[in-house]
Amino acid sequence: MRVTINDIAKKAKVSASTVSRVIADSPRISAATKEKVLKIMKEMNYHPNMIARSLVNRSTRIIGVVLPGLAEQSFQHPFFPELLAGIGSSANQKGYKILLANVDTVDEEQQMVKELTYGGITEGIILLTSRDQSPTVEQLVKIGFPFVVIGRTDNPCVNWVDNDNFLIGYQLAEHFIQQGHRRIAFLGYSPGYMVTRDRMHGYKKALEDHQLPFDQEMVVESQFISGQGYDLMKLLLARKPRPTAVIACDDLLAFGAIKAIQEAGLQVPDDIGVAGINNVPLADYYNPPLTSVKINAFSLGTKAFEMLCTVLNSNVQSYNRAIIPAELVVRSSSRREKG
Amino acid sequence: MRVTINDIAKKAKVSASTVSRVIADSPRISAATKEKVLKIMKEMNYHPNMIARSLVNRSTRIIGVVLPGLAEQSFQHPFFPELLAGIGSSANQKGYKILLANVDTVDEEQQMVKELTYGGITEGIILLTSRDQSPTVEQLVKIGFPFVVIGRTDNPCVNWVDNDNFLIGYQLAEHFIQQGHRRIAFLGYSPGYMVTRDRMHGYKKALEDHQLPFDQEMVVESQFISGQGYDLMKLLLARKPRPTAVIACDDLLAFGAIKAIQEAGLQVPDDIGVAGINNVPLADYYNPPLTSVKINAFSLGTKAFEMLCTVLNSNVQSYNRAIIPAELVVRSSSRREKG
DNA sequence: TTGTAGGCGTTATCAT
DNA sequence: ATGATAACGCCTACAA
Repeated sequence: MRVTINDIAKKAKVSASTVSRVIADSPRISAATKEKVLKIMKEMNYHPNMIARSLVNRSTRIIGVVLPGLAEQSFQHPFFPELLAGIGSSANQKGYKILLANVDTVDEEQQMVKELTYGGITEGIILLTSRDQSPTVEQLVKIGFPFVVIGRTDNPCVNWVDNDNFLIGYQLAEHFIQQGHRRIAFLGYSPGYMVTRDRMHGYKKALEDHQLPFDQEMVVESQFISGQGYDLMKLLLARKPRPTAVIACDDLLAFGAIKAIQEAGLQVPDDIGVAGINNVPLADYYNPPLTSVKINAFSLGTKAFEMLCTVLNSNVQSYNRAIIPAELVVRSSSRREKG
Repeated sequence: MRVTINDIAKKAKVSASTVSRVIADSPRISAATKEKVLKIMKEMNYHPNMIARSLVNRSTRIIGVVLPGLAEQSFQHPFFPELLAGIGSSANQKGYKILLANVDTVDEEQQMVKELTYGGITEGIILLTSRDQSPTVEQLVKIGFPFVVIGRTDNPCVNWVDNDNFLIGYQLAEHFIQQGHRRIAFLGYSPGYMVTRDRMHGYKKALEDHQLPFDQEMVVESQFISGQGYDLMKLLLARKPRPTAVIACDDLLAFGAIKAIQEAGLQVPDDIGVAGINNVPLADYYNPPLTSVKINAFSLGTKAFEMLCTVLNSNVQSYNRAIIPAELVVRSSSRREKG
């Protein structure tokens, strides 16, 4: 049986409340007894029971992190661990623990969130999502549970942190335009996902701003899967005229695309320039090195946690947004020797 | 204020214990009251408080998962999320939740484990580690806290699940030997880590079994970082005679190595064959596609959780091991047209 | 079948 | 400065 506060009290010949005060390092206690109690606590290897403490304090110092699973997106993406590290690191600092829930389906997600919100073990939730319609978000909003979204949704009544995906798309397109490209494809548009749509819109706007025609044929849909980049690039190569540059919504897609291009006997970037997004570690070592956009997943996580803290400690209702700056990293895959 | 069991009891004009019995679906209760209470619970949107329940039950149904952070290894590795998904999936099924702790240093790890074990909020721990000496493991063993290690350590008194890394190294070496290679390098040996050492020993044994000389010059140390693969391969290329095949301890290293080889004007696999380990998604789409070893991280996670469950539900002390089979995936990077 | 009482381990309030 | 007492929300003998 675990040693409790009462065991300590008995041994020290004081009351439980005194021991409690020692634990809380209350000033309303004599140095002598404090020392005595501390000594006994050490002797008996006493540690407070967090559960009991939580019960009376109504505070668990635990937040839930809900991630879409392997099924939903490529959970294998390096993006996720970095995010988790960011959340964890700042949570650690503030003495919070993280309850991780990877869910595979929307149903599972809703069920999980129900448990997390009603169970009383979780004080707030960080939800990773980028879908337009998220029943989970609606539910959270409805019951007024503290949460912040990493990514974005339709619902305006949420706190979220995200990159400026519109800008990311815009900058990539502009990057290619400035190199003289006039026919730029967009690979990985995924209707139903804000991320990809925002990026696509940014790309489109850049074309407009530079008086370039927007061609629906140059936009192809897919998920964040490398294999799809390969297959879909083949489709793009069949278009006439074919694109001279490709923006892929993810580096893995870009890698696949490059492979397809090279297999077709074409050169990157000379025949077709390629850029990805997310700046995975390998981007730098691919052949050719891949132009990409660093999204700073760690910061996204950190900021999300901070925002959640703000929500938890404030009683005024407000909707907060934070944009984590992304950074274009130009490498050989998009650099023409001479326009 | 949250609605409690007493609120329900009052509304239903029964005692709290009756409500409790309804929650527990006890047979010792009349169908009539049961229905009545259930209805009121729904009306008032009642959900049991897990914290209170945990306090009396002495069971939180929460397990801790401790991961080395960004600093320690490449936490960006796709390996980790898959592992987490495996743990989470099986934990979900059994109604367990996961407390995730990513720690950056050994000190942090010890501190975290102390909190998890003494705080009473966590019933068991899954620890990811592969170091020879882990003070954390020693601590866990000493206090007899239920835990299982994914990976391996010196300490024999632990439950662990892992791949057979010796075999992995052996098979890769043998694969190259069978293709006629006689000078095979091993890239990514990392003293202090069981994983890499076991793999290296397997590789060495394969050489012996086939009467090939073991040359210390052919073994180079490093971490799981792509950049190192590039740099270290350059070193290997300078050796005389240079290797005709390279086993890299990780796919990222292998990618870096391939880049270095190609930059040197040599061909993979014709001049130098390359193989990695871990079978990251990109392996299939690299140029050339990379021979690798599928380690089944998901299964590692699943099995680890199952083992922890066994430990939790058994009072006989025992040390359990589980080997998750790995699978050699041969692709072009190691396949010679004709030996 | 249902209710009463006591306890899980801690903190907070009020005395002393 | 310290102690007694009552919560926190739930479960479980034991009684009725």
